[in-house]
Amino acid sequence: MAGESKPKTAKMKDVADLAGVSIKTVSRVLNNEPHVQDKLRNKVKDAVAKLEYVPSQSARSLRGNKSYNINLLCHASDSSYINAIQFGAVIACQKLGYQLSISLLEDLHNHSFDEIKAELEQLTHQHRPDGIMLVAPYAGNRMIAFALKELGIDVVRIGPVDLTADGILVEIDDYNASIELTKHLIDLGHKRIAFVRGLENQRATHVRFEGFSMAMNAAGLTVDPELVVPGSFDFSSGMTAGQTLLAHANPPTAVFASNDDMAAGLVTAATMAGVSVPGDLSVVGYDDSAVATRMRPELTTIHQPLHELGEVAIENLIDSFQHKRTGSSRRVVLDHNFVLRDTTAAPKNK
Amino acid sequence: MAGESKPKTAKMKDVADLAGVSIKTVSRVLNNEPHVQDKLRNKVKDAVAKLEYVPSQSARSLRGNKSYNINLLCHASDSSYINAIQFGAVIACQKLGYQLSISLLEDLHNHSFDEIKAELEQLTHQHRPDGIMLVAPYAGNRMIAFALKELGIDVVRIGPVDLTADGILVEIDDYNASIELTKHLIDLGHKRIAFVRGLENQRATHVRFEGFSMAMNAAGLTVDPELVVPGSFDFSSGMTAGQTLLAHANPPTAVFASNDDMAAGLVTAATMAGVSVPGDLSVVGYDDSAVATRMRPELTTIHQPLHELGEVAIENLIDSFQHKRTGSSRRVVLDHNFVLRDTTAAPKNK
DNA sequence: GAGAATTTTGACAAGGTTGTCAATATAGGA
DNA sequence: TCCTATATTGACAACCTTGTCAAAATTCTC
Repeated sequence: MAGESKPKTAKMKDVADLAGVSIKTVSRVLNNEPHVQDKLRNKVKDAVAKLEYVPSQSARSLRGNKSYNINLLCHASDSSYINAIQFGAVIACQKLGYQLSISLLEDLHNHSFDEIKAELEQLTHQHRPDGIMLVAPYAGNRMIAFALKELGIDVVRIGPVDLTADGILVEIDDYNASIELTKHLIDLGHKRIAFVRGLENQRATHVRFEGFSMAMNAAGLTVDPELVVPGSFDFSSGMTAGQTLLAHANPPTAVFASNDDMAAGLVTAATMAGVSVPGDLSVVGYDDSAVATRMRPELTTIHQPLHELGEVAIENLIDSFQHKRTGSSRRVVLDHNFVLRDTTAAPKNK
Repeated sequence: MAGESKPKTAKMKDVADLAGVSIKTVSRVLNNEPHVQDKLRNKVKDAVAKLEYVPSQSARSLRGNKSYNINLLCHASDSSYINAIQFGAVIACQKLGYQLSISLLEDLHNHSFDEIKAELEQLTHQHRPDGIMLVAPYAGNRMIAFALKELGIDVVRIGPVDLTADGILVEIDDYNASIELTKHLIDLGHKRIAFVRGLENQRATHVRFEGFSMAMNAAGLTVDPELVVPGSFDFSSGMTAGQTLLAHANPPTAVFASNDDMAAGLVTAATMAGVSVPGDLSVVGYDDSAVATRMRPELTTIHQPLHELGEVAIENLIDSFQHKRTGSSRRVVLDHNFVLRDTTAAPKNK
């Protein structure tokens, strides 16, 4: 009960001796392998419990050429979107006996393929993760995915990636979610609807705009190119977009911002300019991240099951390489939800 | 350039053969050990470069009984405070050849010491990190720190911890920062100043309140117990606190919220109640986290160098066990800044 | 220039696990 | 009952690095 002076950890040999079997049998029991009598199996389990034995990860790694480690490749940014996904990923890893580690990747803009590959090789050779998880803004980067494939590392990507992409993909149906969101605005009676794009190197930007356009067209509305403004998925670009749109000679009555952070910036810009939301301007976001319920009015948006995306991603990744299906392709699509809150209303002068 | 069918990784033996030396010499060069001629040293380095050799982490771990892994113990929450610290920690780890992994700890409320220790033993035995980093809300938990100490694991804690605590501590001077912040309100002319506490099991709550009280007393002002309200460091508890305070028969003219999230909730509650900030009510927060500049008006607060806290924490932790100073105690205090923004002004009816 | 002191180098073992393969025990078939 | 087929078990090597210690090479001292 007092200080244990020798926190000497038991090893497999000790368990074997206590159970009166060979270490190989202990190994078999621990890895749930067949060919062990129930009687011995129980003896071993008792010994394991008694000695509080935990296998040495490094020895297993060395012998089995596995690291029991999944690496999450992140960009340096404070994003509650990624935070939530990370959370789900950690849960799944812990459940499956893996460990989630975080690595930061420099900005890879205008880097050549070879440079990117070298960078990734450096990063992965260091700790040799069994798999890598890619989220925005890297999930949609073809060069990264390709480089990792060449390096023989299993990858799971979260979010909308090229339709032709292979590997493991976990996402929601961005296209239809965007249509839903746009329809909501149209159903309220809006006709001049603006769109704030995200980073152009992310497929999310394009898919969401595509859904938006299709919904507009289907309703017989045209997309005014002047009401399509750039953004970079962050708060301040949303503010800028808002200022641009409100300064327009014939401003929109509603805006589709392609994520919540930009929607928040937009609402802030509107409010500061004396434009009331949703009275004078309706705004929708995308993600349902933390900011959506912290701003006022609260944001109408698409809810992405972020924790679940993270969990499912890890589960599929691990399942894939545990069954030696390395290189296999699968695409998992999770459900989204339209969340009606307070930033949308019918336009005034209809 | 095409697909490398054999991504066969070189091992130390290969380097040794190419350089014409023994593997031990290669080992020495790689670990910057003395007793190698410059000539051989260069030969080895060339061979390493040519073969793109990277040592096997698992073999090193097994032999050296190190994991080159630091574990960050987190609570399940979406906190940009922790996010920023994590960021700094990853940077430092990457720089020093370590890996930062994330683990989630269940809520440990009303768990006995033995239960906590068992839980931590389970967690750490799995992957045997070389060190553990503790942040809020666990940094100040005495039982966790003590259990880890008994388990023989090096720990670094971020944030205000007991004055008598040993181990490695990295923090800012919360006491004096709180005094500064309070003085600012007092200097503006405020007399009825409220205080929103954080979680009671965190030392930050107590230190900040202590600073607040001292500053009030020093200025000859009394702290009205009715204006000291509870909180839990999150947005919604800030809103609740705001509602409570505004409903008071004799409401305060200023509020010290013990972190930014609560300050944001408070400002939101005030705005919704038609109380203008800073016109009718001044508000200060603490941390200078992302929300501080995304809310309107922007928040007057104390800036904590979060990235730096994370970096310095990791550096000290690694330095400590690399020099076999396991168990050594040190306390690093980083600079903070008072950040004047738009949520504070002189009271109206002075 | 010979012997001692020091520096440089390498052979070998050890670290804890799992894969391979052979040995043993059990079950099945004639 | 004996032989074959199958299930169970264990001995040993291998994974790749680093610590130990001894051997070899170099430098120093008188």
